[in-house]
Amino acid sequence: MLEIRHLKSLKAIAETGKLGLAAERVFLTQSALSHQIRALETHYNIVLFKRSYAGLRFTPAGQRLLDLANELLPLIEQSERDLIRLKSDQSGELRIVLECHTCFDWLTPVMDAFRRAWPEVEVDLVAGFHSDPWHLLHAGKADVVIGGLPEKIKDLQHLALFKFEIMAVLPPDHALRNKSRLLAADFANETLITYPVPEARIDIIRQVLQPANIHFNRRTAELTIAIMQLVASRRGIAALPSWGIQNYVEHDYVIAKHIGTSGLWSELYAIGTSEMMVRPYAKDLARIIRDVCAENLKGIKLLESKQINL
Amino acid sequence: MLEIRHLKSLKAIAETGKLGLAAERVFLTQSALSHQIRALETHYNIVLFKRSYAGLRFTPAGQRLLDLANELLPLIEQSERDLIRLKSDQSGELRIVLECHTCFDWLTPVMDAFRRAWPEVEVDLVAGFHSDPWHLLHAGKADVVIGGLPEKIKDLQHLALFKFEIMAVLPPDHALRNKSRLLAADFANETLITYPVPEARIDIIRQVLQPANIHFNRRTAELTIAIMQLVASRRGIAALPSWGIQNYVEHDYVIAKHIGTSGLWSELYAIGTSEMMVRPYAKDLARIIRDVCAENLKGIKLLESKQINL
DNA sequence: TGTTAAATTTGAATTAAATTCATATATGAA
DNA sequence: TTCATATATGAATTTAATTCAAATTTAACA
Repeated sequence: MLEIRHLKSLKAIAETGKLGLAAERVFLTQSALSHQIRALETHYNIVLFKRSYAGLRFTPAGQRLLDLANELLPLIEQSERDLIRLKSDQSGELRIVLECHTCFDWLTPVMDAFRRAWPEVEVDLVAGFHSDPWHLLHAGKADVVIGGLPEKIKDLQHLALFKFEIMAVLPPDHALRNKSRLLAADFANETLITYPVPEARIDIIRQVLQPANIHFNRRTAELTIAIMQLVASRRGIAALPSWGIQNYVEHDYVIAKHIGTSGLWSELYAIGTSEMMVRPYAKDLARIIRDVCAENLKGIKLLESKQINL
Repeated sequence: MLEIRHLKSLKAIAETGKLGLAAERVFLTQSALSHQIRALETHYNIVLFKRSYAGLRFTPAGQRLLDLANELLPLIEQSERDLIRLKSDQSGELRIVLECHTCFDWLTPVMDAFRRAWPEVEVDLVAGFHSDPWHLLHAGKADVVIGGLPEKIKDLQHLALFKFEIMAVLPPDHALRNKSRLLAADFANETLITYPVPEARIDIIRQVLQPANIHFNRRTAELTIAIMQLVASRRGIAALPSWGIQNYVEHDYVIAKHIGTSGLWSELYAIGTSEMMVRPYAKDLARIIRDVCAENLKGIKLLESKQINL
């Protein structure tokens, strides 16, 4: 009766707190997940969640099954990796380049998990700034780029990771503080504080401001914390991933606003040459990134990818 | 893709060595199991078993998944018990009586497993010989009888355990050594060596010899080893569970024969008052017996019981 | 070297289970 | 009260698992 799929659902519910979001994460409808959980509750004749407007809260019984999920799922994944190893030698190397600045936030736990899963693979982070990271793949200087899809993906393959919302960050007393969302025009003549990368690589500029032909000033800073300080001291506004600014918003250091009518979302992929991306450990890097980020980053949405078959 | 049901199937295959027997054990057809395993192999693109006339042998990949099963299934069962505990206090006592002599062979590992699973339940074995063990239930002297179903099961409930074959045991040079199976007439004027219990409680007498009106002599011994010694030294023949005589047969100390045209099978149940048998820990005793015996006793067949819902 | 018995495999038909769709219901905030 | 945001429900549908009825495969044995 209890199946692994139930455990995965419980984990998704724990991560998102909401049935609807959890359903997205396991690629089911909200209704399907509701039926699934209900079936479990009926089978064991016990309530697993306290339902409320604000979402689901685990009861002790629900928590017990969640604990089981957290215990079992990693063991299962490790077994699946071992099956791959039994098929053939899986040693190799994996040089990762990050296209996105903020990705450094979660890369450390990802690399830790990866090293534990694939001790025989030599994994490295390619250091330094690169204006065209995808080019490093063809040049043989890197194996995987974590970032958006490049224009021309000749000879490259990608695995979908997740998407996240980029939100505008303002000082708490900014004139726009009462709007629920900022439109392109709201940025006119503002100072936009960004990482020091080309305009083409900054989503809000490429997708919002440039199409609307908005004039704005620009100022750069290397570190997220520096950008936040500049915003808080009213030197300008920024646009950053929702999960990177959470702490600052919670402490009323800055406020965050959606951008555009439906929000500005950015998608992340693991990109590499075809030869690299068929390797089980490269596919597993994508799976690990998805898992680690799903667990740690609030508000992200996993991109559909059928499933990553090692 | 991989589900707990697959792990249970793998465990059953490991225990029985044959797809057909494993299928019985998980209450599926042999075909269904074949499809199930094939689906796993296709999914992971790896061979899990070496098939042969003699049954299935695990490949390293199959073994890896079997290891996973052996790691996960106990954790799952423990979680299910914990769910019960969360519903209500489950302390109590459980006094077990054995109707069958040979059951002592496997009772120790069962009681160990039970104590681990239900530390708050006081479990005891009711000592001494009882000509009518079921009577102890109504008399309040015992909580569960492990044995066959009594004639009148007034106010009693039972949970099915398993059935096993009772085989005739002969000295290796016995005149009947070349028959593949013994019929009732073959016992005429032989000496039957049994445990010291009433004739009505001895299956071969009640079900085979008495109906055929065969005359035989009888001699008793307390211990299985004593019975085997008597058989080996040509003092008579015995009828014992197939799993209890394995060692002796393997060492050519005695030989074993099927009894009757389709074998003589005996069924075992856990029997108790209705109030007792609804308790989760009583139901779980039955589950534990089934599990432990399935794992350790060759040639038994689990009785259908839908499933034991704690 | 057939023959047979005891296995597993296969593919189509069937059955059962999971999922979706469309809608209802519940909850707390405004 | 109404609205926005959740979860629940039941019927229809889709998908997956299982059975049924052969077809193979394999090794032992005559």
